[in-house]
This record gives sequence, C-alpha cells and structure tokens, in this order.
Amino acid sequence: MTAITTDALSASMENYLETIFLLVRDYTVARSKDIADRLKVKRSSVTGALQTLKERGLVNYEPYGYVTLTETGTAVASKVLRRHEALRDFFVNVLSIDPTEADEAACRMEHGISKNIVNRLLDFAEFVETCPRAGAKWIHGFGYHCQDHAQDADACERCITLCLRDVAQDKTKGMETNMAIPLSELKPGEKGQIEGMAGGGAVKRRIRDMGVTSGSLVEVVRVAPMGDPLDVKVKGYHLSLRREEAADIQVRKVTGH
Amino acid sequence: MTAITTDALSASMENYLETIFLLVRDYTVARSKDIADRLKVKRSSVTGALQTLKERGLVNYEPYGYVTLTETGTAVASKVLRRHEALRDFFVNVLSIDPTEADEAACRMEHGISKNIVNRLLDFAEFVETCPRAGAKWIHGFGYHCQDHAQDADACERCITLCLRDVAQDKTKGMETNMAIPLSELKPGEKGQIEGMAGGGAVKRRIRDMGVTSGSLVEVVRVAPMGDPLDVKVKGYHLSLRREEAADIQVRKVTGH
DNA sequence: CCCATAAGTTAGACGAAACTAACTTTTGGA
DNA sequence: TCCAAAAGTTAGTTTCGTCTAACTTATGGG
Repeated sequence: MTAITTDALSASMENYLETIFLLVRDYTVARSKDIADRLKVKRSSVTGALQTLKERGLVNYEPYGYVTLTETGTAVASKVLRRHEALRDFFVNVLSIDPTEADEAACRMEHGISKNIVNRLLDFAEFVETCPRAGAKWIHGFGYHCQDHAQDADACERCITLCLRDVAQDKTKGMETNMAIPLSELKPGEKGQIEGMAGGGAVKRRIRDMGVTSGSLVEVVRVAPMGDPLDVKVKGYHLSLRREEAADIQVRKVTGH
Repeated sequence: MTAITTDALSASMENYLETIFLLVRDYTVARSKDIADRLKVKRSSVTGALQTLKERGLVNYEPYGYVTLTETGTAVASKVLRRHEALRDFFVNVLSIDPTEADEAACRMEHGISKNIVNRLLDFAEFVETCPRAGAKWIHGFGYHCQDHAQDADACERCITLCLRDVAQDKTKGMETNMAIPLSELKPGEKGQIEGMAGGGAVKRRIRDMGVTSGSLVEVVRVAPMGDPLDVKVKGYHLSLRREEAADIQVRKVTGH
C-alpha cells in the first residue's frame, strides 16, 4: 500500500506542485489557504490534492500542518518551473508579449511541452541574444516590427532605421569597454555571456553537467540581502552560487532589452 | 432546451472538432471509426462527443450517419487548426524540431495558447525569414548551432563559417534573378513575399482583412489536380484561391530551408 | 439476397478534479 | 485564558471524459 505510482502527473497536480514550490521558496512553508488563493480553487480541493501528492511521495504533509516538498517533489516542481519559465521568458523577451499574458499562457502550455522543445526554446532565445552574425540588437527589430500596428511597407523601413541606430549607439558607447568581468559583479536582471571559469571543483562540474560552456548566457536573478548567495539562471536551470564561486566565473555583459 | 452554451470548449472537444475538420477536408465526410482511430479513443467515446458537439451546434450529426461541421463548427475548428499549425511550424521551421515530435507537442499546447501569442509567433517566424537585416539565411545559423551537439566554442565559429558560405552561395547564384512573379507560379511548399496585388475586388479585400500587406509571406500549401484552386497560407490562415486570382498577386520567391 | 462482420450506439461504471455545506482544529487579540 | 474567526478537513455531489460490455444497424462478398 501507499504504492507510489510512477504514472505521469496530471496538469492539475503539476500546478499544485509548482505553486507549493514557489510558496516554499518565498515563505519556507506553504499554507493550504495560499495554495488555494493562487490556484483559484477552494480550500477543500487543496486538501484533496495534498492527499494525492502525499500518496505519491511528493509532499510532506500532515493534516493541519504546513506543507513542504520532498526531495522528489522538489525535483519534479523544478522541472515544471523550468518549462514554465522557458515559455514565459521566450514570450516576453523574444515575442515581446505582455508579462501577465505571457505568464498565464505559459501556465496553460507548460504541461504539454516536451523536454526537447524546452531546450531548443532556451537555446534559441540565447542564440537570438548572442549570435555574432545578427547581434544582440537584432531582436529589437522584431520589437519595432510589433509596435508598428500599421503593417505597411513603411514599417519595415522604420525597423531597419531603428536597428541601425541601435548598432550605431553601441559603437559610440564603445563596445570595446565591454571587458570580461566576474559574474559576481552583475546586478539582478543583468545577463552575461560566459567567457571562462577559473578555479575548478564541484561548482564547475555542476555547471558543466548542465551543458553550460563558454558562450552560454547566465542571468543573475536575485542576490540575497548580504550579497550572498546569488540566484542565477543558466539554460533555464536555477542555481544558487556563493559570491566566492561566482567570482571565479568570467562573463561579458550582454545588454538585453 | 438544446440551449447552445457559449462556454469555452474543452481541450477534448477542440480536438474532436479539429480531427473532424481534417477528415472532412480529405474525405468530405468524417466517420466515427476514423475519428476514434485518430484520437486513440474508443468508438463509444466518439458517439458521446458527437452528441455534445451537436448540442452545441457545431456538427451535423444523426445517429448512424456521416459527420460534417456546421458553419460555426468550421469556424471554430479553423481557429484551433491555426493555433496548431502556428506552433508546429514554429517548432519545425524555427526550432528545427523533428516534425512528429513538433506535431504531438503542438496538439497538447494548442489549447492553452492565446490569440495574441499565436499572431506573434506567426509574425516572428515570418520576420526571421524575411528581415532585411539578418536575412533569410540567418536562421540557418541556429540550425547549425543545434546540429553541433558539442556546444563548445568551436560550434559558434563553425556556425559563422556556414552562414557566410550560405550568403556567398546566394550571391553566386545571383540574387538579382529573383524577380517578382505571380503567386500562381509557385509550386506546393514554396513561399513568396508579397510584392503587390494587381486588380482588386473581393479577394484583395479578403486578404487585406487578414492583415496581409506587401511584405507578408505566402506559402502555397497545395494545388488541386487541375491546377485550380490553390490552397495558400498567409499569417496562418488557410485560403483557397482560384488560379486566376493568384495570378494577380505578385510575389518574390523566398528560399526556405 | 442473406448473413457475417464492421461500424455505431446505449447503458452503466469509474476516476479525476472540482464544488458546497457542515464539521473540526488552530490561533491570536481582548 | 478564552473564544470567535480563520484555516483546514470531511462527506457527499457534480461534471467531464473516458472505458467495457452488450446491443443494434449497415454493408458487401459469396
């Protein structure tokens, strides 16, 4: 009994897991009420879901107690979140979709996307921002393209003009001042392209294992109050680095949108 | 009674509609058995679904009879199919995903995507193929990028080399021979960028209403046995044109992948 | 033209996921 | 410290979409 089924989770259960993950991240424990509010369901539905998730060995839960995720639960939730963020970020950064709309659509689509496609989506967004042929500013062309609701011949003309202006600005600002700096120097929201990793050991291996190499894009998501640790995102994976570790990673700042 | 509810359709019902649409397109009528086979459900489930869809006024259906779509049903199914194709084509053409996998994922994701995002996705795919700054061949860079499983520094180098070779080839072939030709000259699978529309009248207006202007990409999907009519796709919409009408639309061929 | 088989239907059951209504437990402010 | 409100649970219901099993209808080859 309490046979932990190995069947795929339903979309609904994935959403519960994801919500709990986010609540635990922010408040260390999740309360039934908050899960219900976020998912716009009744409290009794949450109780039911928690029982199912407990049977599956994904949450730590006792009646009337707080909720946390088991190790397996955390692993599953992270995967769901990665899919969610890959979609949302693509919609926002590449397709210039309004963040709220992007997030809602990502939430509905995240359950049907495959691993392969997630990885390609992430790679593509990265490629768009860093490909040396088109350059990071190229994607701005699409932004301008979208802003022009009148999709006439002029729009395209204007797109080119604005693209060229962006490139010119980069030149004026002096692109050559864009030296490699330690990852620890980046502020939250900033992105950098990995130039190299000094030192070695566990962190370097952990990063390597995710398919991250020189040229990959890293984003500093947030920095804890004391400036340590840093929450960074590479290839869609969230990663917590000590400032000291981050200092060993050389990056070249990429100016996003 | 038989109150035609206005509630949104469930993902499941959308799939039934889409399947019926495709069967009707290919065989003029849909049979229960074929619907069941395509959706991998039992025949009895199809009967149930047909009853629901009939109540909603979306299908023409009598017990033991063939199934067709009502006008409303056709309209809804077309929208679903447009979402499906927008996703699938993006996965295949832009992300270089295997067609089968792309199709399956599109089928699962098509129910959660919003109108806005579909349009952006279509615009983006078009932008990638036609933006004068990066050029149609730019996307090849990503293809090469993906082929290189070893994601090392060399991969990027090779991507540039291959991109440049493509561009050089275009030059050699003589890009200037790419004159504007009538849309009716394109073969199935070929794409062209609209240069202008001669004549006027209903077709021109119908096309205009879809947000299609000079510069938009048209794809000839298939041509009926007698060469008339042509099934073309613009902005994700399928459109049936008489050869005569297509002859009035001038396009510049775009060499895809 | 007849009947075996394929196609379609009906009835009934089931599981998932939500709900309402009534309950129990927890908690924090007077 | 006590008790009212908030949070959580339980029981029972509903809806949806599937299934199986048993049936009815349609159809085409001998």
